[in-house]
Amino acid sequence: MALDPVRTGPRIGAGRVAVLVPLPLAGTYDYTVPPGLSVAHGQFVLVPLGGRTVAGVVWGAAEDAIDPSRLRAIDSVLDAPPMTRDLRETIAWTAAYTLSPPGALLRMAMSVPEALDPPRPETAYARRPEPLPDGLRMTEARGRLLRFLADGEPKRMREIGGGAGVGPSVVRGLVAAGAVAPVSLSSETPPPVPDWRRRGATLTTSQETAAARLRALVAAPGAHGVTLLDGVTGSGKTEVYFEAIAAALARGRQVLVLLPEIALTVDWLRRFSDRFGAPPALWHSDISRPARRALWRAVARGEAPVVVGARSALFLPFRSLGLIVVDEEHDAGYKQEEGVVYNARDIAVVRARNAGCRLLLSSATPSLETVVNVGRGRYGSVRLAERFGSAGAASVSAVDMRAEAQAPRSWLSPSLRSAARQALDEGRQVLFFLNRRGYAPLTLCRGCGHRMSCPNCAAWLVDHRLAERLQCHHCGHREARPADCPQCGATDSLVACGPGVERLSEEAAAAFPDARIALMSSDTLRGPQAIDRLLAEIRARDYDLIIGTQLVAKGHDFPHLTLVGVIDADLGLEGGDLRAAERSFQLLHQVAGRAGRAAFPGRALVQTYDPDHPVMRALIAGDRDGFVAAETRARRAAGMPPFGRLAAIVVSGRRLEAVAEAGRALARAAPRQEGLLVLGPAPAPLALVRGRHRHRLLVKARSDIRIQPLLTAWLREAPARGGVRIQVDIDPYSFL
DNA sequence: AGCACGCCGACT
DNA sequence: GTCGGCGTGCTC
Repeated sequence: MALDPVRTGPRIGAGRVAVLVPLPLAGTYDYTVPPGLSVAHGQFVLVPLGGRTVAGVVWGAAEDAIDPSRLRAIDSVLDAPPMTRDLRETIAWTAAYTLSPPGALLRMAMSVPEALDPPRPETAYARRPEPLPDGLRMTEARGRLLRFLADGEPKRMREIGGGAGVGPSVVRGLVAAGAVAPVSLSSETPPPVPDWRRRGATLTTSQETAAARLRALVAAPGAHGVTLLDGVTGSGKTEVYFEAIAAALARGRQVLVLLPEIALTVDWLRRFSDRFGAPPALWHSDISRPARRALWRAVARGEAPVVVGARSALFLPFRSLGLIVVDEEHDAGYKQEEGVVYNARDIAVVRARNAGCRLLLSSATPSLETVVNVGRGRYGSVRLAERFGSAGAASVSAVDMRAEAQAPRSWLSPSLRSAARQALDEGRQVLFFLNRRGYAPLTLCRGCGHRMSCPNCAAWLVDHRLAERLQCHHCGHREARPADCPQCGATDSLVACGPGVERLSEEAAAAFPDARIALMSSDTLRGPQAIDRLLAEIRARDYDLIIGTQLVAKGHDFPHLTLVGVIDADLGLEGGDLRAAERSFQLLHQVAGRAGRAAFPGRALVQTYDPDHPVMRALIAGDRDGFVAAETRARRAAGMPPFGRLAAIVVSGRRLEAVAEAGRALARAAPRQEGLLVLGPAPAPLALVRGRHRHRLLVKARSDIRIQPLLTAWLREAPARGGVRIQVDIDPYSFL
């Protein structure tokens, strides 16, 4: 693979340098460069810190602010490719933007500490050339081992255990006897190389047009900038951006693909392997430590051509990025809410700019921010209008729940029931979508009105009948469902209120006793393989009726599905969240898009108590662009993002009074200036999480005001004390 | 993130 | 009389 030289800047052979260590410190620390050592910016070094030695990165010129007598010397330079300038700049930018300590970002980029250890050669064993030594005692086990090694390829002890069924003692015996030789094997086996020359799937004319444009964008030397790949559900966006990936690979560059939810990737990986003849490297929190180490190092050497990952893959040490793809760019899963609060989609823009490569944002329902950036000419756009395989868009209609006769504890309207009956009778599949896990969101005592709620959070416990537990969805607290009311002691008085998917499947089983029902929720499907298996069974028509949470919304193909019923379309609109309407539209539009692929027209019935709501009207009219335009006007009029800036400040702690006082102190010290508004403090909508009380302030600013310096100065004025923590969320997504 | 320092309850 | 709880503060 062609490599650009790593830009490290001049070597520094004496004096002092600033080193960033992967700890949440306010900035870099200065160290002296000892005689005989020379370092360059970006190099990984070991430095003394307190009583220990930590690995850090030479970040730049020394700050000179500290007394020379306190300086300590760099220990050594580590044998790893230096961190490229583009990643260092991305870390610095992100730290400044999110008001996080840069070391906290570096920690994400150094998430595999052992990757900096010297490579440990692995021992493998190979058969010595014939003939076998004289007087070798043959046994059953020795025979198996020799046959297993017959191809001459050295095998690791682990492979031998699995493949030949013999233990290490047999191997040792044959080594001692001279029939087998130990071989030192480099553990730096590069990941497989996808073959961009292979022919891809046959593309439709409009796909080919789009692919040609993307290829040209990626192939142009030094090309950078952002392009939206905007295609309706089922238009084959993935196959189109595969061609952009091929173009980047053809230039010898690395490619990063971000997916919002790595649990849903099995089908994606299969399609990638079909196109390129080899799987991509996969990066997410569940891969084993040795695999992480190997991949981190391969990425740093420039030997992992394509990496697919969750948002944390954005901070991998790519040597020569040629393309970043953010699939489902509107997805809220890109927003990291804990630790460093950032949106991977936005940071991808920065990384691509710093790396000088193209960024592709792909979505059937692009975020408002992205649409506005396209409208302003900041982003390019490639549109795929047609659905693949001549399937038309599903027709959406509202079921006005105010007019439907509704039995108690029933969530299927007569209209939806009869439509489902008809589809099932025609041998089609039906999907009921309800974005609520478990059996019921609330358990209530009929006697005294007591509500079963979490001891650590201001939230109801969700009844999970399959797990036979009440669960808190915010802290993971679980308890048995009590027989009697814990407050008044009444027997048999606890009742489930409201539906979850488990309860809906009960009603569906009673209404359609002949239908085979599949339940799809993160509680019933553990892991990508389980999801993939169930999807295959659904495609094979082992099920007639699918009941699912938002797990079903994302990108899966259900070829025999013709009817989608949205059980509670109003659910996502509760709570006054800035993006509630946008997110509801995106989710419901994606769900409705599951219906009617292949040759059959699809239909979606949307149960709502508010059929005149703009979201419902746009869904029914199939008017995505009109909805986005109206939403854009509303945001502009209100000065809300992307036409204004927003930051949330959450004050939290165990003692309510300390939290409230810290919030008031912040408000008193709030900056006062034209175009800037500070709201609060007020208890956060989720006022208690994991035993911590939470108060919130909201900062709203005109878009021409840089709020980070203001916030920094402000928070310095009112530091947190007494077990109170202050967390800043720039561009908040969740309003909880 | 570690690790030390520092001030108040149950043990040898 | 000490061991130890984890709150606060520092690390070039």
